[in-house]
Amino acid sequence: MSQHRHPGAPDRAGAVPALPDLPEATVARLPEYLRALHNLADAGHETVSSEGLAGAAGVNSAKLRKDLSHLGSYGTRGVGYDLALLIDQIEFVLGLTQRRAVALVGVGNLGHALAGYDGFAGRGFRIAALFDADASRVGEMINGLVVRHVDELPRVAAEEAISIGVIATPAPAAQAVAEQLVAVGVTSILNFAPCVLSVPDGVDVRKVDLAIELQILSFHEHRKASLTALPAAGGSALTALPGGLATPDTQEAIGT
Amino acid sequence: MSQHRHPGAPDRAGAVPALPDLPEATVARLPEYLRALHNLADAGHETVSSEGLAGAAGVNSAKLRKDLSHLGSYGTRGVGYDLALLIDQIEFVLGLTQRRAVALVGVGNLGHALAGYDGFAGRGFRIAALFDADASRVGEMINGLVVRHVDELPRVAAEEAISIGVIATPAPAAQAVAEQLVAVGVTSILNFAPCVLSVPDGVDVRKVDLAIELQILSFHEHRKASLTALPAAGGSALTALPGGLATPDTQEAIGT
DNA sequence: AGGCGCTTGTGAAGACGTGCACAAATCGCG
DNA sequence: CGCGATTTGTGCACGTCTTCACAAGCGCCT
Repeated sequence: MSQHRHPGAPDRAGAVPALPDLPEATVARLPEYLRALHNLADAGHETVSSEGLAGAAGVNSAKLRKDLSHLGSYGTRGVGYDLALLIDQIEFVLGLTQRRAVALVGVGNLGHALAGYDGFAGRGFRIAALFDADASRVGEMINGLVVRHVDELPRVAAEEAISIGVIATPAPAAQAVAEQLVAVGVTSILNFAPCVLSVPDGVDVRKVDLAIELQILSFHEHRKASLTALPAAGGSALTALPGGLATPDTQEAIGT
Repeated sequence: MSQHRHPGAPDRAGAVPALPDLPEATVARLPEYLRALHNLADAGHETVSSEGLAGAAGVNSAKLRKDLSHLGSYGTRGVGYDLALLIDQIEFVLGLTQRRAVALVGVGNLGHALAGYDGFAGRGFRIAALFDADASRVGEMINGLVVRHVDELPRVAAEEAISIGVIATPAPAAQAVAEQLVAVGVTSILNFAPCVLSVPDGVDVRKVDLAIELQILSFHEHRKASLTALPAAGGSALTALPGGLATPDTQEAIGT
């Protein structure tokens, strides 16, 4: 991996192979902080307070401070956090000091869009190879990359040092693809297929299912509707929204 | 086939049985259970045990039972859960007894793929309208739907009884679109733009950010790499492939 | 130099989610 | 008709996450 020293960073670059195992909830928020930090830096700021950054990232400021404290980050009391330093810190912890190579399997409807999405480059990733099992799609060019047959995965994976696999196939094909990815040494998989993947220990799988997201929203819609539709018939006055029960706090709504 | 009673299944048209406010974590899992149930039903099963369903959904069986108990579901001890009944129950709780109309704003790279994805229909949703701010895209037909200009949102939203809004615009446009959606009465938003949305209380926002998912995986990659570089004794993680497939423990097989 | 206002970092408490282990309930069978 | 096998539903203990509240630290102003 890269040996980049962080310019203004305190000398912790010398002996830090052992990353502190951050709470999973914290890890999930770090990317959001990172994006907010980049926005602020682009806007010309040099420092941020926890309050300001929390606002930009849509979280509580106490939570943000605790998250940052977990990775031993230095802010200055009375002043705030140094943007450049904090960006370096988070990018290092997230392993973004190297640009990771991503293999995308399944160039159908969604896969096509992912392959064409150019937002990955600025966030630390490079789509290095495209695969599909459908021979009629092999050879097609998308965004400067040629679609290869999935059988070529072993060879290409070795050449490109694939770090992360993305599965965008139909559900029935996903498990087999996952096994092929694992077989060539991939230990992190992002799965867009609506199914559960079985993988060996040590392999991380994250799942994104669009229909599930909609169904969760549907639940809240249903619940909101059933609340407002409650008639006062029975005489029991349950109807009053108790204490601004309004936001079930799915993702942070607006500033608390 | 069998004449099992369906207690409570049919007669819920008028009397809303006071939706219990389920734990958010449970709500997030119900759609996964639902999908697993449909798979099992298609495979010809009539009943499932909590163990079987948990396996198909990739969760712990105790967790599954507790989740189902929260929505007052009836299983039969010694037998299991009746598939048809449980499907009805979950679909009702999730508000899927009506097909919800979804408005998609932003027909770019990703939006195009979402509009063309036909997996929504089978999961309780209908993409009812497409919008874009770019005049050059207005009028285009996608999957039988015409792309309208976003200014038409008020009129179309009223006609189609839009229930959920999906934002697939570039980040700078997302906040404005969210406000337009809220203005026409949408209270549930699925946001694919990489930014934080500010919305009034009572509006639910869920966010899907592909780069964030990759960055979370990158962290784990980074951590795994730094671990293998250590003389740590706990080598059980990567080395062994114990008889093929291991535990399909939800998502992260590692951080447990 | 000293004091004052501002901000971080963190201990402690509470809320929430998870998993174990077992009693209660049901079916099938002899 | 009762018994054992099986499976649900749940009380309880434990770990994780969140939030509050405040002492410690820092810079600025007088």
